[in-house]
Amino acid sequence: MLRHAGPAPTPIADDGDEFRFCSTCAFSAACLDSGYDKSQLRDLHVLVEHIGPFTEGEHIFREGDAFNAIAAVRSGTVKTYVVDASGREQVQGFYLPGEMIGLNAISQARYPCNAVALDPVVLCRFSFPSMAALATRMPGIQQQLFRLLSQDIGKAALLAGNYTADERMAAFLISLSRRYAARGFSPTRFVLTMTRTDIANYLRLAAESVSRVFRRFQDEGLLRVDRREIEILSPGLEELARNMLRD
Amino acid sequence: MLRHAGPAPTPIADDGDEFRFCSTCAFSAACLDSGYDKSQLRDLHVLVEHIGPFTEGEHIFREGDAFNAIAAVRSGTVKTYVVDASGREQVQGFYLPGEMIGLNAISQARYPCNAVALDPVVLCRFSFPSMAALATRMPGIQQQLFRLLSQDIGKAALLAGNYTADERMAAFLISLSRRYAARGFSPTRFVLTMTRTDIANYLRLAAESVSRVFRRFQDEGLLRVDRREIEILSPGLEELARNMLRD
DNA sequence: CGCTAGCTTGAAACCGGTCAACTTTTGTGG
DNA sequence: CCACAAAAGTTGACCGGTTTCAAGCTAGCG
Repeated sequence: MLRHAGPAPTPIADDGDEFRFCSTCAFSAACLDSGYDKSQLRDLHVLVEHIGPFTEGEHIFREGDAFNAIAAVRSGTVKTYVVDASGREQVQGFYLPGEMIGLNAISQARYPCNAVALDPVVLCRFSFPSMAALATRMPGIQQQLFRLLSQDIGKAALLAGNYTADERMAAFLISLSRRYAARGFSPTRFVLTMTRTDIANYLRLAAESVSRVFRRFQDEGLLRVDRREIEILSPGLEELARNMLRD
Repeated sequence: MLRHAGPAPTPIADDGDEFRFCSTCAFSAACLDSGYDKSQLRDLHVLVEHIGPFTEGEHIFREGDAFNAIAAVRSGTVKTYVVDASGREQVQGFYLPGEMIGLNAISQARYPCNAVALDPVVLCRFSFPSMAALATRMPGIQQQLFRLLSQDIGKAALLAGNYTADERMAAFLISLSRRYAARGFSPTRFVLTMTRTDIANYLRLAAESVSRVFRRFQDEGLLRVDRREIEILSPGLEELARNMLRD
């Protein structure tokens, strides 16, 4: 249930005249753009809580925990997963800074999966009941929530599709590239924060297959892989990913 | 964009004292249960529109159409799908009476997939902008929308998992069984409204594999299959499905 | 160091896909 | 209502992409 971890929540800066939201908070833009007055911004502000850092391997919530909050990743990477009846881990997603976790918990009021930090993670926690209440007064927030939820349906559906190992791997890398780029990082060079096994469980492959696909991509000049470091070398990779990402 | 089809929309009965919602409309319960006054119910009422019937094979919306409404299936079955770059159909879901289509279109304001009737289909259409506006005044509706959206994330994630052909088929049948049961139909006997090919494209199998799995299930005494008619014979099927559905 | 988790590589097995032929059902027009 | 055509479904033989199993490698860390 979005346990507190590490130091006590950092108080959010409030210099009296200006509200400052963390730059990675997905709601910031929506709120600041919508021309709300200061008291409404304050309402939003007070229900945001910065929590963490969580250390690598530390769980943010576990399957079955009571749902009370969604959270935006502020820094680090979060992996969500379930463990199926035969003990195999199914990775449901990786969440980078700016992305929202916990949205799939609303319907059951329990988190339906586990969330774990892959590296030091700081979150913006939003009490969901408060957020929902506020959303009735600030339509922009409601809209933004609807959008985020709807988006996640689409993301999950992508992964459900029927694609080859190469296509899924390409789509995975291109997706990371775009998401990093959107945050101002290089779209061609980045570091994987997850293990090969994590990637495999996400892409429905064996870890060995992940290894082999990396090697093949490298041999074909699409990619440079050095341990966890990735460099995308050729637009051929986007071409491969296109089938899945549809553009 | 949720085209009108067939006869003009049936006017919704309004006998002056009592508002009657279609029994399959997913919002009915939420609204009627929440103790709103009559004028609010009227507000909800006027933005619901019964459309159809759509005939078998007729499209309800197409990928790229401007999004303006979500809809609850009132009768019939709707299939949603996309066509990937290599021309193969990827079935994203089957929607039975009481289930909601179009939720994944909110984020982009365009339908990201096609929706087609598999048999005669009647829908309850909800103008989404109106619904969202109303949701700010009726928190129960907002809640219900959040729940529906969140639920769909989970459903999509299920299908993305790594399971065998047998597990996916079993989960598919058990899911249908439960959904029919929830609507008051027999959980053990029902008729498939989709072709083997549709099932295959949904479960990421070849149509031939669907045939073979049906035969094997039948030989193992789990199932009776006659053409499109299904009879679930053994709890062994649920057992198989458990891995995926997490019961 | 030397242990361990993560990763790579090769060989063999297998699940499900593809191809091809055929049967059954459905739909249509004479 | 029958005849025929087209669509849907089934079955068998073969193929191939991935997995599995086994062995060894590498880097990080006590």
